[in-house]
Amino acid sequence: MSYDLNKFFKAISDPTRVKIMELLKDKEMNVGEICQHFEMQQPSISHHLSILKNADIVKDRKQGKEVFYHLDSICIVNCCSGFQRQFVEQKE
Amino acid sequence: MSYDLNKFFKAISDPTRVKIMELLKDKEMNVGEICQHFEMQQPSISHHLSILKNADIVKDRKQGKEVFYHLDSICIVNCCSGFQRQFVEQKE
DNA sequence: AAATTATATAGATATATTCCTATGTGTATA
DNA sequence: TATACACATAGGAATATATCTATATAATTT
Repeated sequence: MSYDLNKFFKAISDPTRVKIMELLKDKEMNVGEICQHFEMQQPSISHHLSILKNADIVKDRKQGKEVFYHLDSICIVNCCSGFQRQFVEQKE
Repeated sequence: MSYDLNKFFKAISDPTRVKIMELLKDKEMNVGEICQHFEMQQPSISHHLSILKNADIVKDRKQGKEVFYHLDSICIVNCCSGFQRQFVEQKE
């Protein structure tokens, strides 16, 4: 699978979305739980989640009425190290 | 020295600026030379260069009338690998 | 000193982004 | 089946961003 780097970096260049990523670092959370960590309204959080999902940074899983989100660390590693390699020589 | 990750990722989430970075990958270039690789007007390129400079991604060097820009690969490595480490466990 | 050259800054406009409120959709429950 | 709940989508307003043209600045040349 191949990632859209521009989409990835646009996604992570917003503090709210980075904070969501931090929340999802160790455990999955549903939208309501995520919302509790912000002042923002739920639709705004849903919007940020859709941007993260569209950039392949998070995946979701439906369970009844709820939607659980979790980080896809493979995407993060792939995009960050890929971009880095694009500009910097590797030391062997 | 400490980098502003949000500023860094905002800077690299624009295709024009990434293309400028690619041009500066192996050699320094002055503004006029950089402009030749784009359809865009010179002030727009200057604007992009100032964003890259402000994010510490490029450094500049004045020589007479000209300003030469070059990549700061330390910044790139530091920000990319720093962000990655923030979210992904290292394998030892 | 005046003209030229290289780059930066200022101001305007079009588009993109972020947030809100209102409403739609799908699932569970009474 | 009607209602409630969890989340997503739509539409609008405020702000940010990218681009342009015009002009300022600073160094060089005539």
